[in-house]
Amino acid sequence: MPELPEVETTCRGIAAAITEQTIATVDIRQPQLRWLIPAELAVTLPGLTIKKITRRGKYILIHSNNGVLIIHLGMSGCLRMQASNQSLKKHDHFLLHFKNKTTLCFNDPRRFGCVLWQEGSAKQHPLLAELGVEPLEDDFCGDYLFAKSRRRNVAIKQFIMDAKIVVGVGNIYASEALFSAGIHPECAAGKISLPRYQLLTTTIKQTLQQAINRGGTTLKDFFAVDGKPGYFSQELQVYGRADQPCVQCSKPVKSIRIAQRSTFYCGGCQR
DNA sequence: AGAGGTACCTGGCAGC
DNA sequence: TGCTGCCAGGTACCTC
Repeated sequence: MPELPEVETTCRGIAAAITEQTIATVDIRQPQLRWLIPAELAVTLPGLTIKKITRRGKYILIHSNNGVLIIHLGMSGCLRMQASNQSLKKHDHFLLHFKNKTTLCFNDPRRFGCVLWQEGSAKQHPLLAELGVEPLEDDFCGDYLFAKSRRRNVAIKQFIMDAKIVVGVGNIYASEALFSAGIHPECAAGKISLPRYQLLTTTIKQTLQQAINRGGTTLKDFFAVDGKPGYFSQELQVYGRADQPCVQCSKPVKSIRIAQRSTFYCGGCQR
């Protein structure tokens, strides 16, 4: 499910629900996620108050008055709020019960996500230390991508999905943004001109922003904190549309694999 | 340093 | 109906 717009949608949802709420108890039901959920969270978190929610790439940062809870949704995770007495669902692995009788549930069937704790500032955590720029901020621009890509032979699609370069561009939006920019996904990153990178950074920002405005993409299983699906999937131009006519030129959309990930593009519109 | 592949895990679906 | 194999939104980490 989650690419950056889905994570952003989730952050906004939980921020409204848990900011200034105080944790009563913690329930770790399945600690074995991508990394083990630290057992001591059940002892250290109760009594802490949530101060704000931020996002770094696809990491959700829940700031308390004594440290940061770092949550990644992996491939299939989601967060939802419910009343503390409401029944749980399959794959509810981690629960934060608040004093106001609400509960934040972390559900993740594939368990590729994680729940970690960092005392002090999140920046100190090794997982966040080496991340690239945020795609929606001004330092992500054509000049930046152009400079970073010189002498790089990787396919442009793989390059823009590299979190050390820019965070938050996932498999769906990489295909979509490259289509909008008219760039072939297998094009070597080092061979792309500055003007094309200027266009590409623009289409990446637009694609992500548009999806955020729609509440994320629902493919199979993305639901926001309130249980509502996202609506962006109806607007995907190439992703998941193999063999269907291109929305611009009517040639059939092609499907290939780049770095073991399915990739969609139009051979007519993308060079 | 860069490129490529593997691993983690469950569930849904197509095909037989 | 039930089995098998394949595919899936992410990303750290390993080897060459």
